[in-house]
Amino acid sequence: MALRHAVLAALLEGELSGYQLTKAFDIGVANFWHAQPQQLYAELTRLEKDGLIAGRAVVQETRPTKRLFHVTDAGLAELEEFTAAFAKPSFIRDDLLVKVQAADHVDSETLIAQLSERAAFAEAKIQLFGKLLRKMRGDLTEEEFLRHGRRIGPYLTCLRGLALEQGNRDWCERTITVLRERKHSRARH
Amino acid sequence: MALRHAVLAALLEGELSGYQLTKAFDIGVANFWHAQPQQLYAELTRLEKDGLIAGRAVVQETRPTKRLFHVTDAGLAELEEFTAAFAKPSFIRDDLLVKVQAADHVDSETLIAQLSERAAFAEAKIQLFGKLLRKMRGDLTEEEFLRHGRRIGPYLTCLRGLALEQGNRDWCERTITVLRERKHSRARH
DNA sequence: ACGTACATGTAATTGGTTACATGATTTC
DNA sequence: GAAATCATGTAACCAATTACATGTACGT
Repeated sequence: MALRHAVLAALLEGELSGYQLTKAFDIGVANFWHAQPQQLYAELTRLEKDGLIAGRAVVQETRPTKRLFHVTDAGLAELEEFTAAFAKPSFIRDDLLVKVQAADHVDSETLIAQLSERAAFAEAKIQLFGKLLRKMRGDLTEEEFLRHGRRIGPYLTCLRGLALEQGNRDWCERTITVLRERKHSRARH
Repeated sequence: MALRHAVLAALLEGELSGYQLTKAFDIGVANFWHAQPQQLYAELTRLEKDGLIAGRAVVQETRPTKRLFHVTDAGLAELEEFTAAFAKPSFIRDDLLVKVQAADHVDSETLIAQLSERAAFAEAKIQLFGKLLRKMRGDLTEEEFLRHGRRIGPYLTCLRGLALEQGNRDWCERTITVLRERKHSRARH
């Protein structure tokens, strides 16, 4: 049961359909959890069966009927319990880092191409998170918002996501520089 | 096949037994990939069967006989291929971030306790990575080492691990401060 | 006519975790 | 005498990915 609480936390911000959830897990939420649509639909079914969320059907004119889900009191209690429980150490699984670990044994140019791609992806996420943060805090400064804003949970996790991607970008750029310099100095000898 | 390449990359640094691998995946390597002993032993068996690694038995006097594994040419080719292939976007799954996402709906003190624990854990990892880096570069400065050192792959991934944990620690501390201040300002009204 | 967005799933397979199992040696 | 380290697995279960499936509507 791992995805379970991530879905509950995401639904706290307001009612969402399964489809909307998949979008949320693709961008904002995805900075701390990732899941595919199939998994999300399955999890929603289970959560509803267990009474932790409840759904209501919304008939639309031009679009297919959707079901909007919200967290029940039982769901909130479950989250409270989860928060108090031991947190597994977070883990990362990153293909790119595996590739860099093998840097001394594989082709540099291939590696540089992968690093550039990741740096560009990180930059895009930085822009996106910046926009999301500005939208959440409105006219307030970050300090003001964090002191007096009503819902700061999503803001705080978004801040972590932003810093993470900045770290990714900076490290990718540094690594590219290092690999390039080594290539050139080897070429001279 | 995901763990597969992480194991290959780890074995590039020299022969390791299954047991030694589990240790490596607990500390250094764990900053980009995590796996349990059972999984590693299973993966080693599969890798050997596929000819990507080869093992040799080392009989010891006081300890049980162990098997040391090294990457074969086929294994190197596999890694080269992997490096050129599309890298899945890295993902994080972090209980703590789920908890903070729900910050506006759960008890602050519980959350602060979890954040403190994580900050301490991050600090320990920062110290560990610092030591590992100093050990790898020896007498050289970082710049010198990255320019002329023989094997820089593990150093580069360790740098990413270090920055990641620094980011974790800083974010945890910031978040604790924010939660504390909100609690106090609410108490005054 | 074609691609994208909306909306929701099932089925098969692979990957990962938890629990269990064994047994010697070294360190406190 | 107890705990940690060395050394390696099996079995059962749960989670996640990949592939497949269906149908409407809107924009270009």
